[in-house]
Amino acid sequence: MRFSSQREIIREIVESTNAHPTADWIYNKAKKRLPNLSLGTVYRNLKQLDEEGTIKAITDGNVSRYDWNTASHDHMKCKVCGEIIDVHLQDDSIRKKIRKNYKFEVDDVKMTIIGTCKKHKK
Amino acid sequence: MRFSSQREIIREIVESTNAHPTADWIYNKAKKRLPNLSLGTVYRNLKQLDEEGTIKAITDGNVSRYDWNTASHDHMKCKVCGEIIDVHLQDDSIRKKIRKNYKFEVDDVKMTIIGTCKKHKK
DNA sequence: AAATAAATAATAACAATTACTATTATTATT
DNA sequence: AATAATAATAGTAATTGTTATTATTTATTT
Repeated sequence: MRFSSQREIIREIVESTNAHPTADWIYNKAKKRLPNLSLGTVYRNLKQLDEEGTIKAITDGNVSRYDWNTASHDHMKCKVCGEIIDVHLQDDSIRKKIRKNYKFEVDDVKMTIIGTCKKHKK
Repeated sequence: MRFSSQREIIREIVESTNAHPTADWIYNKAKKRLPNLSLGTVYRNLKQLDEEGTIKAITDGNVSRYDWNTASHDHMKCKVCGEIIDVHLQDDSIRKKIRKNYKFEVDDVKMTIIGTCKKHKK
């Protein structure tokens, strides 16, 4: 994969936020620096960055979001404001349980907690 | 919500399978019994059934699937064949951990294991 | 500096889902 | 049982998120 300034800027934007942005959000942010950037370019580069392991694509309901944090972690999503908060909840008891009870080879454990964040629970 | 035969048939179809079908799959199945059923009707009724708690909408990548099993459980998804297998992995240690460490009110814990099912791991 | 091929912008195509609207069917009322 | 009220439907159009296409541009190799 060869250098492209578009990809660099897209990566910088993903790495600049904890907000787990969507492709569209990243596109609008990047467009300020690259006025004739194309949304397709954003999608293509996000996919490439995900495939090479630089960022991680996550899925929120039915839209894709992108996370600079590629280390194993989980998410808590507030149903009021939509915010996605990073947490670490998994331990290896889950993988152990699967290994013990099922013939299933685990690649990844995705866990999302749905609820109300501290700003919105009364 | 008043009676509709379309909704009855849609519910029956969801309840007839463990395959976590998509709206489109349900639509094609239901169409054999209701030849001029509309896909919008399927979506509307699936949403209603989900809202009243009769079935549960789950999200698989970027498409919605529907599950008759509304009891708390998790899913293992095979990346080879796409099959989604019901499992029970959660215990209340996760909710306990959140209660202890974060000011976040939990409604639901969604967990999906990505990997290879027994039919496809060599 | 020229050649090669990967990446781009612009646009079209696509898939999943939701919205709109005139008509039909269910339930409540007479 | 007939009528009225209105929820649900079929058919269709619109919307949203994403991927594909293609002529042009740009990074890298020769």
